[in-house]
Amino acid sequence: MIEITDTTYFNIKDICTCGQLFRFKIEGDQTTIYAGDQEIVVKTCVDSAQNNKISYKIFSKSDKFIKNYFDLDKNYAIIYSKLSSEANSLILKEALKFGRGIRILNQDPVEVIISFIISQNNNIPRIQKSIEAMCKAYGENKGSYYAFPSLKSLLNATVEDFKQMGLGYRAEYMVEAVKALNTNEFNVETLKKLPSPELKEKLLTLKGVGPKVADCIMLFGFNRFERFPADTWIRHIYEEDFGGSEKASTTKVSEFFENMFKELSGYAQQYLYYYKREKGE
DNA sequence: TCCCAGGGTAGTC
DNA sequence: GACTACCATGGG
Repeated sequence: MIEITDTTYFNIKDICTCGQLFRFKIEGDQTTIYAGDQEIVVKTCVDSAQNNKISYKIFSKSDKFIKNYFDLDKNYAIIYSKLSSEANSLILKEALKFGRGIRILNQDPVEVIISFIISQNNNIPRIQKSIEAMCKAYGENKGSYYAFPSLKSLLNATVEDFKQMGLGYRAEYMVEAVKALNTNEFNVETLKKLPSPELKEKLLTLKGVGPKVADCIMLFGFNRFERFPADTWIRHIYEEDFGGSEKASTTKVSEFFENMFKELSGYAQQYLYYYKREKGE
């Protein structure tokens, strides 16, 4: 068990709902996250004797796993203050205030790839439903939950199987992608060592992975924080808050923000995305 | 009924 | 490179 007493840059709702993660449930003061074949339980504690100070108790297979998953050794005070001092737009200032508790998780790369192939032109509740159906059908039964399916087990699924899980036209992409991911070409340890441009090029060869999904995979699965995924919400920000053109390509929108935020692009993207989607402004 | 969602593919020019 | 039709499906 790990206890988080300084919650300046740790808020479990922010972490779960900022768009990086699909397998979680928030039930009152207890949040459960499923990551790979693990279950992580986060209990929110409120100390009424100390001005309702909030702390968290986190339970999972090991403290080491928890530490790595939540990236607890990363100093968010530095990231946050750098972005704050560089914030030349009103929306970024508001977004930083709104999503202060966001942390980018260390997720399993393959789980991120599979999940974000489903995410294209889709809404989050439906994405979650499809992923849960896949886990139930092809993931190991762990008693109270199902593990995320292994790449080998997913080889058993047909286009029709995936369609039944609500993947729609993405079912065909998934069958192709799973096949490719099972080859040596996509050995994860090798991918981790690739420079970002090469990694992106490789990811783009997967069926159903375009520039936006590739950037999400790189940011959430491979710690490439210089990436700024441009989805529809980021497009809204680009057009409404930065005067960008609606005709700009996804790559162009990403590059616009990546030039602005450099090695902190991924963090900035999360604050902005979360704020825009939650506030709808 | 139309519009939208953490968009991408394939075809055309 | 840019533009376009098309792709399932549930929610507002």
